[in-house]
Amino acid sequence: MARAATTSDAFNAVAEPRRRDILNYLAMQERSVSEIVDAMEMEQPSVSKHLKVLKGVGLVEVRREGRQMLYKVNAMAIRPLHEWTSRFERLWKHQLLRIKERAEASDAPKQ
Amino acid sequence: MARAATTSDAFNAVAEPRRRDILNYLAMQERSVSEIVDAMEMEQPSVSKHLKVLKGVGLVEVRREGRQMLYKVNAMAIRPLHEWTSRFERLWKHQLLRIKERAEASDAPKQ
DNA sequence: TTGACATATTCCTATATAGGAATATTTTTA
DNA sequence: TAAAAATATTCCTATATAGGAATATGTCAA
Repeated sequence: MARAATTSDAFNAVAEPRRRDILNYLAMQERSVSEIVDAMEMEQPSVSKHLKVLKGVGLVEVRREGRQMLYKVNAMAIRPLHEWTSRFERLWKHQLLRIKERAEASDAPKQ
Repeated sequence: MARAATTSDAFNAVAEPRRRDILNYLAMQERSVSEIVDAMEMEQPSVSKHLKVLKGVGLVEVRREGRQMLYKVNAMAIRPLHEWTSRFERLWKHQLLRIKERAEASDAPKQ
């Protein structure tokens, strides 16, 4: 079996760095395809293909305005990702605390 | 060009659902491979291969104990994912607020 | 040393890309 | 109606899986 499709869920869709770049850019505001093309410095067909994947998993929404297609982020679709990572927050905070404790112990060694 | 390697970063590594399952399981405590095999109901070679990918991106750490290999989560490696998703938190909260407002408006329509 | 136990690796294959190039589609304007 | 502008789609190809099957490696116990 091959890898799961990029369109199977948000996790697979955002695995591609260029798609995260696009989402980051769209986080600021709604944008047309050509604005994305200019900002990302990617080929237009490539942008369109990435947008199709993002749309396939609901990460972006589109509306037409004249001959332009305006894309915007659907942040709700990122929530499952955020929530999954949050399950580990307690763990890394604990880890950070231990690192800090060790640092303090070596900064002020017992006299 | 093909898709980026699963070992290229944490984003690609956790795109695979079985690997998220394994991380979820390891979040509770350190486990041996056979414990993971039993809990996940996967073939042992499959588990070993997934663990190799997770280790490759630093999402898990291993130590040997006799003939067992004990794996545990390295939560710090999940942080970048959490932080990336957090960039969109403001957006979905805003979205939720608007949904709530609309619901209230239709619950109590103007008389 | 031999066998059992635990884990890792190799080989095989169907599948799904991502990018480049070329082209199609849709909409507006002259 | 034709040309231009904006975007989407198709075709092509190298590449990297994920799982199944078989096997290799490493470690302990008798």
